[in-house]
Amino acid sequence: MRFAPSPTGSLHIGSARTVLFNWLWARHVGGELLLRIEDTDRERNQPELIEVIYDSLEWLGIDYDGEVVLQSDNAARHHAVVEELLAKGLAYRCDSTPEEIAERNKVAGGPPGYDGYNRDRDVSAAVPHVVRFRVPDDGSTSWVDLIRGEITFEHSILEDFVLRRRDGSPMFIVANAVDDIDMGITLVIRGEDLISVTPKMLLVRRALGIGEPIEFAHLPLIVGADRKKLSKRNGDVALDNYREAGILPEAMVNYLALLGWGPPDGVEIRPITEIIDLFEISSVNQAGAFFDIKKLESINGEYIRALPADDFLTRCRAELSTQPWAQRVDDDALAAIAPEVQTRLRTMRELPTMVDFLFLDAPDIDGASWAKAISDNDAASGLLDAAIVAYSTVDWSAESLHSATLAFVEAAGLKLGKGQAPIRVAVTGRSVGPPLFESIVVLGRERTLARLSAARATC
RNA sequence: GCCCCCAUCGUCCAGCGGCCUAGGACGCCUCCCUUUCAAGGAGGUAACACGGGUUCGAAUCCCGUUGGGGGUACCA
Repeated sequence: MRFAPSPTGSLHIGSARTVLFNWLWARHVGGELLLRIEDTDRERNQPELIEVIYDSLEWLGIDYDGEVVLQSDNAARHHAVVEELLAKGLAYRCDSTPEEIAERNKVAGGPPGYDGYNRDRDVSAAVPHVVRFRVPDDGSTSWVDLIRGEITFEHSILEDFVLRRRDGSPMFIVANAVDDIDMGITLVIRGEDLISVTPKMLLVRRALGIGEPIEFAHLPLIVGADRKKLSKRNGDVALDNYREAGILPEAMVNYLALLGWGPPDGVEIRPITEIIDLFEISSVNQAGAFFDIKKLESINGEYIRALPADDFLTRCRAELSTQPWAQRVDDDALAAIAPEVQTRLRTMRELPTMVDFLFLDAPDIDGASWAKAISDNDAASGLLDAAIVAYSTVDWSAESLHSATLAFVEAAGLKLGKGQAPIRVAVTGRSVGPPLFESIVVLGRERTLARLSAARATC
């Protein structure tokens, strides 16, 4: 098997799913998965983008076998193959420009596409030309797709496609087909959008006399909200976006495995080793799958909660390291609050706003929360005063703070849920966050009192 | 237009002729727990696109219709 991305930017979610399925199946059957970088489109390719591919695969935890193949290294082979086809009379030169072809079709009232005009005109090699493959007039090409069953294309509807451009560079079909042959690929697992080029590749293989078996499995497409192929127009398609958004690689891989496939026992969240074990290429779905971020985040939350404490802490440090106040992160304080935060995250990106109050001089105030709990709350001043008094002497533990707070809140005729609101906002700046008393314990008496007084002064 | 692919809850996946008054997960709603928010627990909402066959029996097989998608490049 092989994964053959072209380095045109950050790895696409669809590509990530494609490698994953190749990898799962390769590991399941004990096959080999090769990596080939299709870097022949010089205009759009940049060397540093190849690094992005390696980096993404590493992040996902997907490995490959053997040396990486750079398609550009095989240019001579691609050219030789085109010449061979030409020499065998299985391809021919064509000097018609796309405009001329369109014009002829218009005049003749025929269907769009190449009309075979130069098939037997023996165009001179001295003239600017492309090389086209001579598709057989009769018959058809078909294959048994591992996911879809038999698929057949009549030759009569296949036009004589271009093998080599006017500028002399070989087309994708040639490079791709030839490299697959040379690399000994026996199974191609790729997106459904490539179904229509498959008969052409099969035709080229046959023309070259390659009788070796090759199988295909065309994966359903991953679609966006509009039910169309996931593209830049309909959502975040770059794997990197999710990485930056605080999605754990294990969660991403687990979720991706569920797009177009499901384990027979219905257990969705499980170790990758089990997924490899259970994965079956022939049971992959045939219909497009919607990329559901909600479910991705839900799975991500499960993965975060399942993290061992020290592992979670390590990821927290990494997440906070990109904050402007990263220097002020106190490791002990972070470690103390971490257990309270772990069950509250769906993505690691939600972490900073949950713990920033511990590391900033003054809390980052959320205006709406402040207004509701303090400015517009008649009970706020009394509660803050009571808290200042109580917290000045109370034993500094969550339990003591809890009972002390409960006492003055109930004295004010309120429930704890409502009474703690002004205190929470005064101390953390927000109305939601980790449990209040545990947070205060970590913050410390001095800073807590200072923030309560500051808030009281505004009432 | 032509070619190819597809069609079960809003979404993802089960279902492979009787076990289906269609199951699980995410989402959504209700309740419980509760120190906000989560987490956790208990419920609920919600689908076999349609029409013909085949069969004793169809979500499952066949045909058609409709709908969706992909492709139709001297892109990959």
